[in-house]
This record gives sequence, structure tokens and C-alpha cells, in this order.
Amino acid sequence: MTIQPLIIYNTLTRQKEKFEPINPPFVGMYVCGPTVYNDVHLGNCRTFISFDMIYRYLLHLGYKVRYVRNITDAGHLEGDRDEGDDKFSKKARLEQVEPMEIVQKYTLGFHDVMRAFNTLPPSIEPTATGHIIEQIEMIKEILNNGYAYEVNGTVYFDVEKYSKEFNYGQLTNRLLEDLIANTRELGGQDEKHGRLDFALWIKAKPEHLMQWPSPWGMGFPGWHIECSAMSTKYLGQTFDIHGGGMDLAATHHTNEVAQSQACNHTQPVKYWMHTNMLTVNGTRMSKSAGNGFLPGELFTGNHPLLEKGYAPMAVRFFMMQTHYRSTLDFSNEALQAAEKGFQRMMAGIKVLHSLKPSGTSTVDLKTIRQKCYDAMNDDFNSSVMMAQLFELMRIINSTNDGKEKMTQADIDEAKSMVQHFVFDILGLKDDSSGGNDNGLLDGVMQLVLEIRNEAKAKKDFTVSDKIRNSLNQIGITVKDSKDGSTWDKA
RNA sequence: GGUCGCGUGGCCGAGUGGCUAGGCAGAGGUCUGCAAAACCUUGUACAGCAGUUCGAAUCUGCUCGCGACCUCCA
Repeated sequence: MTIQPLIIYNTLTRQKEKFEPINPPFVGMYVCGPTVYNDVHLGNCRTFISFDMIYRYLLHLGYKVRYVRNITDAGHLEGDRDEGDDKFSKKARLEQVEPMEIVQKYTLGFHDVMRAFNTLPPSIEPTATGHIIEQIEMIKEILNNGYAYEVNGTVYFDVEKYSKEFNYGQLTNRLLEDLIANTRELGGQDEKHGRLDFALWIKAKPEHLMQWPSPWGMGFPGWHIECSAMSTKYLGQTFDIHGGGMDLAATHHTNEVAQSQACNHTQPVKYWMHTNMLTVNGTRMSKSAGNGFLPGELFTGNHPLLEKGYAPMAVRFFMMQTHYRSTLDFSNEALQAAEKGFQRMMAGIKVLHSLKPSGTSTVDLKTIRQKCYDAMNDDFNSSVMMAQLFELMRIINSTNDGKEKMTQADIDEAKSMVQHFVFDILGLKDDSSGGNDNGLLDGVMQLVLEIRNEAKAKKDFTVSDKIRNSLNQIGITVKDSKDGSTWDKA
């Protein structure tokens, strides 16, 4: 496998750059994972599915990728002030369980959804609670270096001090003065020195459910420090790719950069990648706006905004049809269009496996393969690649219709392309043909279609139509062609 | 208000200074006992105005509209 020249859009520089790993063939990639105090929401899924595609493509190119995606299971505060309960404690009180029961429940749910979307598990999935020591060590180092201060058991990052040496607003191209001007006034009893300062470690009230001992007393870590601590631990002080949703860039990632710089004196990340938001009827789907539906509701259609349920693979197909840096708008019409497109692609792949080779060739698959690579190499443009894959489907179907000719080598190449691009990289799978009894069903269907063809041969269309209509009612479509009949699950 | 992005044919959604994106839907055709599928053909597209250019949907400016971030969220 030759390494293809990959171009990545880097948020840090706001331009596309040639991808050159720090230590090829190794690639370190960190993606901000979910906060597991609630069901995963679909917007998160889009980010994780996008990075799954990115991970898959890097693997396909032959890179040895260490993909780290954290689970935030502590320290994420409810409000925008660095005070009050964290999300887990609040939810635990509400449900009258241990915070770690909350964590367990929603972590398992998250994994179920990720599996449904056919994402590959990350290489390491570290938790914040499992890395309290690393976080404390990092905070100590930041304090030692003079970029933080402690007030009554809470440690704050000193943004203004930091800004004297580093460009705090670099990731989102903002000036410090503008950031300060646009941040709310400090409250009267606020312990922070500066408006932009944020908590590294938060003092816990005695009744607080999740707290750990630290040099500053009992407390829990601030939200941003976990990613800095864990990415440093598993990927080093500087690593290749850091990803997450665009909404994280301004605050979470900006603070991550600051923490890592203040601790390690080096830029933590070479390429920052941000996925765009998922919208519903043009507005961002978000937890607070309440305009979202859960993955489960999407699959079953059990939500007022949804006309029907959509299979996970149809949804993944839909997401892959849009570039990861564009907003993606969910609507029933768009989802249904994607569903049909997905089915068409899967049907084409089935046809490919029944194709008969001919001695000569009228097709040029090499060019299509290269165009697929060109698309993916241009900042993971899965959308353009899929247009090429539909061209491949057209060729396959035309061959089946006798309008194109493919040799055995062509067929093998087409199968290889399908495996690489459709299954390995886009991460799609044909879930219609899944199931343990498939071999049995195949046998039964072969018999049924034989009987129907015999009826057709005798011009007994009453019987043949009855078979077709009845099968249709239970979700099996019969397709006739010159060479016989095939079937498909709807 | 600041930062950034977007506005493409009925819908979704790519894209490049001159060459077909693609999917869905629609129309016509081929095939078929019929249907479905498949294949072929096909339609008014690039928010508006002005400018740069031999040539712009693609570059520049302005106008209008939309969105994201700046506050927890991927």
C-alpha cells in the first residue's frame, strides 16, 4: 500500500495542509468523547462517525494509528460558573443512584449506539476518573510554572498571565481584548482574578458525591484538564491529530492548548480537526435547545419529528454524503433519499457478486479508484468519493444488463474497491442480509422463486403474482430479469 | 457587537476560473405477461448588484438573508 498524499484542513492555521505525521508510520489521534451523564445525542454521533471514517482511512493508508477517545465521567459542571454540582452528581441525586451507576449506564448505552453505527472502537478509551492522579500532577506542574493560582482549595488557570507569552485565542482567531470584552463581568464573590480564568481543580463541598484528595484538599478536576492529561499520557506532549466538534474549539480546546503549553511548553497538537454541527430544520440540534432526538428514536421513528424509523446504516450513509466540515441538516425527506441511495448501492454490490466475466473489457476501474483516493486525500471528501462509487454501481448494473463488459480481473478489482471504499473506509455494511438464518432463508427463497418461475413459464400469472405480492407484504422484493429472478429484503 | 462560515436546479449535497458531481424526486424511452429493478435520455442551478478577466457559480467589493461560536453541549 503506497502512502497517498493526504491533505487535512487544520483549524489552527485555517488552511489545508499536507499531512505529515510526527513519527511515521505512527499516528496519534485524540478525539473528545462523550460526557456520560445522559443518552448520547445524535450530534455527538456525527462527530464520532466522522472521526471513525477518518480513523478508517488512516488505517487503510497503512498508518499505525493510536486512536484515543475519552469518556468524561467526572468534573463536568452544570453551569458556566466554576461552582455547583457536576453533571453526574446531579443526575445521581435525581435517579437516586451512585454517580458511577450513571456513568456505567450511559457508557454502555453509548457503546451500543456506536456499535449500531458500525464504528470501530478506539485504541484506548480512558476515563477522567481513572486519571485523577495524572490530572493532579499536571495541575501541580502548571502551578509550578506560574500559570495558575489557588484560592480556597480551588485552582484556576491564569489566562492573562499566559497570554503574555502565548496566543490564547489562536484556535478560533480571536484577540484577547475581544475575548475579555465579550465575557461576562465577574460576580462580587467570584474568586477568579480574571474573567477568562477557568478552573483546573474545584473544591468539593462536603456533601458532594464525587471527590478526591489533592494537595488543595478534597475536590474534583475541571472539565478541560482531563483531555490534556490523558492525551499527554497516551500520545505524548505533541501528537498528530486532535479532533472534536466545532463547538468545542472556542472554549474546551482553547483551554486544552493553554494547559498543555503551560505544562509542557509545547504546542500539544499538530493538526486540529473540527467537525461541523448537525442541524434540524436549519437550527443546531443541541441538548439545551430540545430540538433533538436520540439515536434510538431515530432508528425506531418514535419521535414527533420523524415520519418513520431509519436504519443505522442509512443514517451513516446520509452522514457520509456530506463533508465533515459542512453542517448537516436532518429532515425526513433527506433521510429517505439517503435510505434509497444506500439501498441502491447495496443492491449494486449484490449484483457485482453475481456478475459473469467476459473475455474483453469496456470499463476503466483504475481511474475510478484513483478518483476515490483523490477525493479522500482532499481532506476526507467522502461526498465526492461516493459520487465515484455510484459511477461504479452504474458500471456494474450496466454490465449486468449486457451494456458493458467486465473481465474476471475487472470484477475482482470492483470487489476490491467495494471492500476498501464502501466497507473499510465509509464503514458501511449490508445489514439487510444479516442474521443467522440467512443460509436457510436463501435456500427457501431459491425454492420459492423456482416455483414461481415454473408458474410463469406456464403463463400461470395468478400463481406467480400471488407469490410476488405475498413476499412483498412480508418485506421481500422480487426482481425479474432475463436470466431469472432475484430477491431482496426491503 | 466581535470571530467564523454559509446562501447551488423540486429536496439533499459536492465542486473547480473555461470541461457531467452524485443521491432522491419528476418527465420520456428500453426491457417485461404485468409490476419492480436496471439501463438510456432529459429539465429552469449557482441569493442580488457592481467589478477584475478573453471567460466567473468559482476571484474582489457592496447589499440582502441564514447559521455557528463568543455561556453547558460533538
